Parts: sequence; C-alpha cells; structure tokens
Amino acid sequence: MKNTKATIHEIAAKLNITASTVSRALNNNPRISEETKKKVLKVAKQINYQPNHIASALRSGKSRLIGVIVPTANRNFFSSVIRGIEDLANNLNYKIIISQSYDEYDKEVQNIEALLNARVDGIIASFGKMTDNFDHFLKVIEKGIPLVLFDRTADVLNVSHVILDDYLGAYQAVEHLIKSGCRRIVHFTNIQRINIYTERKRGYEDALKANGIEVDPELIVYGSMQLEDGRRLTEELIEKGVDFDGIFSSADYAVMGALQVLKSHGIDVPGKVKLVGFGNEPFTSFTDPTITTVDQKSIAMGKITAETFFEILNSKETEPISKKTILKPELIIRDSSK
Amino acid sequence: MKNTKATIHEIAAKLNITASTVSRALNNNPRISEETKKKVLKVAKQINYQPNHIASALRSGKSRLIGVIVPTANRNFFSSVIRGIEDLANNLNYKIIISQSYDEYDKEVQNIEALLNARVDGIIASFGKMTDNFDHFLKVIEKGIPLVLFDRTADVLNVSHVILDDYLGAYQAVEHLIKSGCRRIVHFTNIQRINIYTERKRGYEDALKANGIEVDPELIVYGSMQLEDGRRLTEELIEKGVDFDGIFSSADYAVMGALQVLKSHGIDVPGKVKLVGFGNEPFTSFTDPTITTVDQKSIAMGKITAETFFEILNSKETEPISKKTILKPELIIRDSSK
DNA sequence: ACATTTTAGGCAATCGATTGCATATTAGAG
DNA sequence: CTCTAATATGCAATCGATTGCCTAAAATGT
Repeated sequence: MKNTKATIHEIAAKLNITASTVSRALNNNPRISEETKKKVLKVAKQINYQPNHIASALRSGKSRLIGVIVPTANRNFFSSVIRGIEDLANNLNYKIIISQSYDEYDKEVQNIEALLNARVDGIIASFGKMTDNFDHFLKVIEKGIPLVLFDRTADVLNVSHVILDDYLGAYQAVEHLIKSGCRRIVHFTNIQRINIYTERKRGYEDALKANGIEVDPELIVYGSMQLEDGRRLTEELIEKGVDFDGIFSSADYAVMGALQVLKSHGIDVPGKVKLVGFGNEPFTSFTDPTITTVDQKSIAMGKITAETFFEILNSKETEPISKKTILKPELIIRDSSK
Repeated sequence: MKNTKATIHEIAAKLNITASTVSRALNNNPRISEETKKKVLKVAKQINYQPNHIASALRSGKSRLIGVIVPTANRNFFSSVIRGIEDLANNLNYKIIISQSYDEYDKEVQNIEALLNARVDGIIASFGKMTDNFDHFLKVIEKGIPLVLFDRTADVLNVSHVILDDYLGAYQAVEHLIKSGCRRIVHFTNIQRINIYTERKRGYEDALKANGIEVDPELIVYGSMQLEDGRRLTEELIEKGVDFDGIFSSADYAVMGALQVLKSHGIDVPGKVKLVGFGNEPFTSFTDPTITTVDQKSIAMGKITAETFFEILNSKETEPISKKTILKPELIIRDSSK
C-alpha cells in the first residue's frame, strides 16, 4: 500500500481530467457536473486523499489557524476560555494553536514570533504577569493581523478586548465582607501592575471609602498571588501583629494559602477572620470552610472573545473595528465569609 | 508604512540579486559571501521580513508542527506533560498544536483529521475515556506519521508510549491502606475500560489478595470519576449500608466527592474511613484532611514522551522504532489515610 | 438551419521558499 | 600566459491547491 502521495493530481491522472477540475469538484464548485464530482469523490476516498492544508494556505494566504496565547492552560479560568474559543473556531473550520507564556515575558515574545511565522490568521491573547512592554503586540497590529485580548489587557493598546469588571467584582466582594462585619480588611494584590490587579485594588479601596472605612496601607500587601505568597503574606501579618478581621485576595490560590496558615495558627475562619478570593477556581468549593470568591464568567468570556475575533476577521479591513466588552462578575458566597 | 509583502523576493529586488541568493543567505549557506549575507540580513530587518513558514513547509514537506491531543488541558497532569513536551519541542524549533478531545470520541477523530490536514510532522496523544476504537490512530500510523502515546494507551496499538505503572501505584496505595488498618476497602473505578483504570483495578485486587483479603465485588463501584461520581457512589454505599473502612479511588476528583459526602454524614476521615486518591492534583493538598494520593510523574512523562517522539521523528524511517517506557509512581501520604 | 447561451472543463499562473544544475568571475597551478 | 579549480550567484523547477480566463461542446432560441 504505497503512499504515492494522494494529491489532486493523483486523482486527476486516474480520471484523465485536470487538477483544476478535481479541485473544483472537491470544493463543490457548480461548474463541475455531478457525475464528475461523484467520480472524484470516489477516487479521493479510494486513494485516501487528504487535502494539503499547507498548499491551500499558501495559495490563499489564509492558514485557518488562530494563535491563542495564555499564561497557562492549567487554570480553570483559562482552559474554560480556551474551550469557548475552540468551540466556535472549530465550527467555522478554524484550528487553534495554544501557546503558553508561563507568565514569562520572553516566552510571550517568542510565542508571538512563532505564531507569526506559522502565519496564523489572527491572535487571541491574555498577557503574562510580567508583560509591561507591548512591542510584540504592536507588531501584530502593524501587520494588520486581527488581535483580540481577554482578561489581561492594557489600555495603551487600542485593541478589541473582553474583560471582566474587576473593579466591580472587588467592590462587591469587599462590600460583602463589610456587611458581614469586617472592618480591618487585608488586601492581597500582585506586585506587577496589570490591569486586573489595579482594578481590583481600586474596587477594594472604593468599597472601603464608600462605607466610611479608611484605607490603611498597612493592610495592602503584595506578592505573586500563588499559594506560597498567600502563606507568606499571612505569616508576616500575624508576625507583625497586624490587626485584621478579613482578607480580600485578588487570587484564589493566595487566599488558599492564607486559609492554611490561619488554620495552623488556630485562628477561626470565618469566626475571627473572613476570607474572599477571586477566580472561582474549582478547589475553592473543596476546602474547609469553602471559600467565597468572585466568578470570572470564563465561559461567556471565551464565547464573546471568539465572536469578537471572528467579527474582526470577517470585517474585510473596512475599518479596524475595536470592540470592548466588559462582563459582570458574580460573587459566589460560601462559608469562609459567613 | 505599507506591507508590500516582505518576501525574499522583496529583499532580492532591493539588492539586485535573486531570491535564491537571499534564501541561501538567510539560511547561512556557506556558498554565499559574508558580505552578501550581511546586506541581506540588514534589508530583512529593515523591511521587517518574516519567513513564511507555510511556503517552506510546502516545499520541504515538513511543517515543524506537532499535534498534541489530550482529553483536557485543564488538569494538572496533562498540562504538566504538555509543558514538558513544549519545552523540548520549542528548543528544537518545533511548535505544538494542542487539541482537546474533552473525552469525546468524535472530537478525537475530528482532531486527528484536522491535525492531519494541518500536515503536522507527528502526533502525541493521550486517549479520551470513550475511545475504544482506534481506526483514527491506525490511519496516522499507516500514513507513516510518527505517533507517541502517553498515559492512556491501548496495547492493541503497537506504538511507542510512555505510561505510568498504574498497577504498581494502585498496589502500593492499597497496601498502604491495609497497613493503616483497613480491611474493607472500596474501589472507585471508571466505567470505560481504559488501560489506566483496568491496571489500577488489577493493582487493587492483587494487593488485597496478597494480604489475605478477599476481593468483594460489592466494594468495587463504577462511575466517570468526576467529583459528582465520587459523591454519588459514596452516597449509594452509605444508603445501602455497605460496610467499609477505606476508599481507594482511581481519581482524585472522585475521592474529593467521597470526602465531602463522608464529612456531611459526620463520618470521620481518617478515623472511620481512610482515603487514597490517584493523580496528585494540587487541590488534594488543600483539603481538610489533606488527601493521600499517587503522583503520576507528569514532568518526567512529558520529558520522556517528547524525547521518544523526536527519537522516532529523527530515525529516518529505517525501522519503525517502538519504545515503551513505564514510569514508577510515587505514593504521597497525607492526612486522609493516617 | 444558424446564432447565441450555457455547461463543463482545460490552461497556466500564483502563493513564497528551496535546491539541483548551470554559469560567470576570480584565483591558483604549471 | 593558458588551464583547471574554487567561489559566488543565477535559473528554473518544485511543493499542492486555487482561480481568472479561455474554449469546446451541447442546449436553446427563432
């Protein structure tokens, strides 16, 4: 069973017609008679013909490939968004290439470069935490390649994006803590100043002010928002003897670390300290107590991101559409704040 | 700033040389003088030249793309493996296309088809749970496209693979429960009979027998191994009044469900019932009590899978190498079994 | 019966990079 | 001062699918 190649020329030769005809037949072009189409299809099946996507991509200039860059696919939020994108893309006969930046700037730049080389028809991305220079994204824009950002974006880039109302999410979370009786609320935020963290911080501050509570800089602490950071920050607060009765963390992993440390110190949650995280990672409903958190609407975000992307892709470059969508978060109240 | 195209012909025109020379210069071909190379490089930078990967892929017949199919990237295990593959691949200047099958058979078939169309140079895959027909993989093999499987495989396919010694992992887990005093150990296993689950079940049974405990079919229960399945199965056991003092689950999510239900019924873990999961998902160390589990060596698996893959890819079809690696699991003992 | 559409395909160029073979130029060899 | 060898490029075909333009043959009109 030799793989003689299986190209349209193969098929053409067997039927004594030309490759053009075969191509048209396979694409169901009306100029080809039904009879010929049938024959072509039959032979195609017979020799196990597989269209060479690369050849057609070269000819058409469209690869039907979309690059998706996320910090890591290993997070419920990102993988949900990816799924949303993938579903729509596949329906439209596009394939996605997922690249992970692992929150490293260099990797992100390399990924863009590689996707550009692969001649993707467009890019959908969420920044890594270290990204504070956007030249690589500007390059994408300059090349006229459709770009849509989600969740982690930057205002300096005037690009279509789909983000969460992080400010609102934080505001509601903090207000909830205040209503539950907290007065000295710690805020865990990220060292780097990405949009999502600055917005959450702003929401935290405004919610306090709106409720007549002064913002105490001592209560705002910085880390990378991993589990370990949450542990360390909490240990430090306890060591320093800082007085606090609530924690609003801008990430679930960090609040998990806080919970562990508080428990190990015999500090009752939610009795003494109430907790709220951000992200609605699945594990937040597995812990004891379960953790109150803010849901980021990942499914909707994926869907809308993809829709926005294809809208731009199909807009025929008339005008560079810039569409910004802001989703409303949802506070999921669980035991850690009751 | 018009994008006049930026091809090697562009560069050639500007320097009054031919595209062949430019191509050779860019590829650092010794036949081209240093002087010309410098000029070419300079102009390339100047017009922001980006090699067209698609064109070279068509010409060379090599896309430098590797398809990776996993059930879902949203699991620590799979994402770690992917990271391992990606690292090596990127070093070798290959790009990976991640496709998720979401454990759906049709999606898996479609993914294979799409990857084949995209003309990937090879495929690395882990089966979905529903996969019990392997025609789509056979097609890959017949086409002579390198294929390496990991974790979830099938013996009927004589393909290189990297798997975990699931039997051993299960054996050790169950032995550990027995040594901790359990006599009536429940086993959660998957409805579908994929290699990993049948092996774990075998390990469970053999460990019991080796310790003089009879295998009680009543204690072996079936589900899809999601959180909900664990909950349901545990509820059912309690309802039926089945007597048990330990659970060995072939998945962490399911054992988490069991933990929740046991706690809600006031059954002490590990006092009354001891638990062991499988997979070492991060959340198993977040729960209360923390959950004993079996680590699947995902990092090593990713690395070895990638190495095996490239070995095959570079083996010049001399002989279709078939290399099978079996990794040793590691039992991570935590509070749920103490 | 002759002119005009319509139908069904063929021809050849194209997409951009690569490469075997040929060639012009220069450099050494004798 | 010729002759061969090395050096640096050019030429043209190729990878496989697509498509604008052209043409032969059949169908329709009057």
